[in-house]
Amino acid sequence: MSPRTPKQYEEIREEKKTLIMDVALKYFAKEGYHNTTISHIAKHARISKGLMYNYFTSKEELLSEIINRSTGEIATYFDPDKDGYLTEEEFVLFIRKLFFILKDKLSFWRLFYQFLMQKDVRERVLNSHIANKDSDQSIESGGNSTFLNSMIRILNDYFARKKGRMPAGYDPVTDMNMFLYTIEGFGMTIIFQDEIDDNYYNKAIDRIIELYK
Amino acid sequence: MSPRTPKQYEEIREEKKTLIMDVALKYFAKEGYHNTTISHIAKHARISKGLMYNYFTSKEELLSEIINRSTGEIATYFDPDKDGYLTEEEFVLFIRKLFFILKDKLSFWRLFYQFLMQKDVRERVLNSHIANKDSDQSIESGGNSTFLNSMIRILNDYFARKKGRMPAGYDPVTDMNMFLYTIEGFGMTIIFQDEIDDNYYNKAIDRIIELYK
Amino acid sequence: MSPRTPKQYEEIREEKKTLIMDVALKYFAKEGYHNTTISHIAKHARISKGLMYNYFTSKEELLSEIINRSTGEIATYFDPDKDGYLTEEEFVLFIRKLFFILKDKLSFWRLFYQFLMQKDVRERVLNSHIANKDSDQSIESGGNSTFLNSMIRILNDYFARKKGRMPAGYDPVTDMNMFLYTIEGFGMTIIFQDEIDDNYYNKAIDRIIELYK
Amino acid sequence: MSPRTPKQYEEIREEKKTLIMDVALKYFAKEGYHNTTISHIAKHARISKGLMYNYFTSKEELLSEIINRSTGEIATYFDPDKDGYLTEEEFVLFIRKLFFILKDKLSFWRLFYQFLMQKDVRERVLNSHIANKDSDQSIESGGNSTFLNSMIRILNDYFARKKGRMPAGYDPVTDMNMFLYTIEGFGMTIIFQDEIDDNYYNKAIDRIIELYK
DNA sequence: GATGAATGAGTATTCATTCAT
DNA sequence: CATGAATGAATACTCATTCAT
Repeated sequence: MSPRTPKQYEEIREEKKTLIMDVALKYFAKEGYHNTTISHIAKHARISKGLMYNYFTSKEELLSEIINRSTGEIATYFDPDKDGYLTEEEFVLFIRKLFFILKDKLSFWRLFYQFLMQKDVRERVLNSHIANKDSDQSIESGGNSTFLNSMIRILNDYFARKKGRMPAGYDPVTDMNMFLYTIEGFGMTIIFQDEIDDNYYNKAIDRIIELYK
Repeated sequence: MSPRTPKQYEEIREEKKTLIMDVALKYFAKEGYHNTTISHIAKHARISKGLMYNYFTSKEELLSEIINRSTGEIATYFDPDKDGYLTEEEFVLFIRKLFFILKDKLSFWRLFYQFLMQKDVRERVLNSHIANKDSDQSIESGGNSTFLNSMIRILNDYFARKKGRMPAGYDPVTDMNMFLYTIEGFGMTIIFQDEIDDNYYNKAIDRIIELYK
Repeated sequence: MSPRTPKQYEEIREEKKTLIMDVALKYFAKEGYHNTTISHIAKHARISKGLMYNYFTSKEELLSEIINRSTGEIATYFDPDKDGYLTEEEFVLFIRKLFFILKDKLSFWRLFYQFLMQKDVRERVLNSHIANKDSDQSIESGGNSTFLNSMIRILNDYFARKKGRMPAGYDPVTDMNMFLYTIEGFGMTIIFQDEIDDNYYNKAIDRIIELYK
Repeated sequence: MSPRTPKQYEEIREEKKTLIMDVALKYFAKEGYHNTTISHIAKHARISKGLMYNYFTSKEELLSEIINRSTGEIATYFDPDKDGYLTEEEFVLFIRKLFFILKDKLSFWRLFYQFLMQKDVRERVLNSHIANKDSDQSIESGGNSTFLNSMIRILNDYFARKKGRMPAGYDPVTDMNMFLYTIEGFGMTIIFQDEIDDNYYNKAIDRIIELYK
């Protein structure tokens, strides 16, 4: 009889928001953003259309929050507020983690690729999470250091150091690019698949590590 | 002044169709399929909306024909109805051609990626051009041999033969996969770019050739 | 600490109601009735939406009560349940009071004008406060005597009596109409203003008195 | 069989636009802007909702164009690009014209009063038609001379000149204000009426002329 | 009494598609 | 062949109102 406490309300809100975002992401990824109506989302989240707008001001904000949440989670996975120094062991871990995230966030990646070619969306996504809180480095690197940028920087360092144990004529930049292309292509292949065969992809990962560590 | 022959009419028709498809592809790629209205296409093709429907029965058919045309052109580039045997020299040519097509068909690829994650679209695209008209082989390979399938088969053969000149333990399947990932990732990187630096990408191609020929 | 008496509850209730109506009137006048949401009112009155409905059964009733309150207050100002006889001195007072009320009830008048042209609202407002409780007179005047009607009657009497001290050919009805037009136009001008210059408007009032007393 | 000429299309457009605006104005005035739905307008104009948007980009633009049209027509009535000098005879004509316009544009005025209290709308309306094309005067008067401003200026001149034939102590500014209040109040009274009795209002006009010419 | 989550009917707006001319 | 006015189904979004707690 007594009214709910603010905390209880907060919990309800958080749960409902999560529910809506989960359902929306699922259908955005499967059917496409434009083909997924608010009605459809509401129905499958078992709420009314109106409630959607109690939590998100528009369909676009819903998309935006989904993307923010996912990129945030991904950034957290790598938790890059450490030293930014990658040992060989960590490099291996990094790659395995990368593919774990690919599998774990399949829907997000599929959603992401829908908009990949639209510059504004791309920029919004790529700049949404600043990975390195060290402000000095941020300034050094141009001021708008992003999650991706920080990853690139760490890899850059890694391949530069790799030069020491490679034969003369080794070009770290080109090597890194080949590495990036490979994981990108591999990533796409996974996302693109309807069903993922773990054995198959572990074999590929081993080879990538072998080639680029 | 004299009345046009049926053939001339046909030519005019073909030209108009091409014009519409060109304009549509441009905007589909730039703004997204759903964000591009028929009105917009008609206006920029300097025709009326009604006429559009004289050439294409629906927006979706327009999309479909654009995709068919592009995949057809791409298939033609490789014209795989020859022997299906790839020499080292041809392999190099193949890669260079691949990247030429990437650049040449940027809009198409961007359009392609918008729908890549939607299974039905994906299948429609991937199966749209049967590359190898040899029905025996089609049957052998499962019945719905496609352009892509035929490319894969040719590459498969290539990497299988490569085994001969490689050290023991060489795994042609994994090597081919690495190759495919690399060009896929590289392709994406190019498509993704707003401006393409030829020098930069030629260097990458050289390295890919070096790695996988 | 001790439990509140029913009377205290009633007072609290009355205060809350007044608060809500004040806030609502403010925004109805400023933003327009339709542009002011219940949520907005509730937020600015620092109560919940639900509580609003504890005091008012609907948004329209809220409007209605605001209008009733204001017209009631205005009627009270003139308290016409006395003799209905206007001396010259009282006429002057009447006009000054009129303009005091204009200034004092700016928000109400602005709200009033939003609906002025809608017949049903107009009638509801104009008939909302019966000024003269003398039922005999009510019957005499046609049965639905209102605040405005009673004012008109009093003025009518005044101008009729004025005929005595005016030259031949004086038409009291036309004179009263001119008077009413003038104060109506002046009223509108004031309401319409964002900031009211007292000096300016006092000069105008003096002239109106001079012209019509 | 042959397609319509551009001119024919233009005519159709113009007619339909006018039709829609007429119907919309009627209901905006009668029921209120917010209470009048696009569906309602479309139904009574016997067109589809969609067509509305072929002519007007939004409900608000429809409102805007209606107001522009009406203020334009009103400005035309007074055609103030003449000398701006008002003789006594012209003053009489001016007033009679004013009331003709009141009657002729009843719906517009009712619409106008709905929004009168909203500053932004007010300014949009009042500044929408520049009456005096003499750029010198425009600059003199502050640069954004409007229809209303130009009317005020002309009246100002008139009352200033009137001083010559009035007794000492005559205050032209106050006199003009009284005049303006009177016509404003009279205007409102007319607009406010459901049915207008010509005799009644002609008598009032005669008196206004008598008082202020 | 008090809260704000939840509802759903209603509304503006969009856009592929049709069709009279 | 060509035009663009016209349609209407679909869709995002709003907001007064209800109700469990």
